[in-house]
Amino acid sequence: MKWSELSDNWCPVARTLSVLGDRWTLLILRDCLLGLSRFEQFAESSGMTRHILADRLKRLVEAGILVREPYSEAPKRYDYILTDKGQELAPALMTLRDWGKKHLPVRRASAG
Amino acid sequence: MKWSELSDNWCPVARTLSVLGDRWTLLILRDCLLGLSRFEQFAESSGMTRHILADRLKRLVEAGILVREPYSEAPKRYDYILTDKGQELAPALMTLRDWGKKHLPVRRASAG
DNA sequence: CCTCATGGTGCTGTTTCGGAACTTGCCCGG
DNA sequence: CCGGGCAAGTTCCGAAACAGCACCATGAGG
Repeated sequence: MKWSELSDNWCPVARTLSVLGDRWTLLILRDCLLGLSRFEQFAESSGMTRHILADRLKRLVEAGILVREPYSEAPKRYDYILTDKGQELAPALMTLRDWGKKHLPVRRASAG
Repeated sequence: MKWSELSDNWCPVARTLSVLGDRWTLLILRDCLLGLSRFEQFAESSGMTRHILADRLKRLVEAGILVREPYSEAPKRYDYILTDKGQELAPALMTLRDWGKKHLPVRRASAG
């Protein structure tokens, strides 16, 4: 089964994953919730390639989770802002964060 | 940045995604929470290829989210059972489910 | 021996991803 | 006008992941 086919799945979890079920999309949303809004900010914060970032931002806008708001006319620059729909993913992110804090402690070679 | 490098990230969300941040892993966990426990059940329910399923099950066992419990000695068959750590992902799945139910209605050509 | 059921591997071609360089549009300094 | 720099993508190439299908392994039943 293709990933995109999940969007018609009977299961709401599967449909949700069809939108944000890849490594990077939720990281972008995390950054949005932390107040970031620009391409370079996302790129630096998440460490993902610009290629993927551009694609994911486009998908998130198409999905109605982000909107592009121009902050510069001349060179056409945009902020990526969460919609209400996107804001409502905050509880999901927090749940994942809490699970990670509890069950996935940072394992660093120099720590411990 | 590689996906696997996320496991050392300072952000608990990123670390969580390093474990279950792909299209299929959360679907397997959904099925586990629905009571499924066997290879063929997962394969049929999620529609993923057996190849990927085998890989994801292995990773989930290594991550301590599932355990393999033999239910047949002779042909060596296993149930895949959620650990406590895995059970605690239930709230996360429910949060994603609720968001999907609210924001991603089933769009079917024949429904309406 | 054959067949069936379960659970997993190998092979092969297609997508997607990762990394870095390139392009576009504008501002600034000279 | 020309070069340099910033922001936001876009293009190119090789590597990794994925989908589809057939195949292998094990044991039960006949």
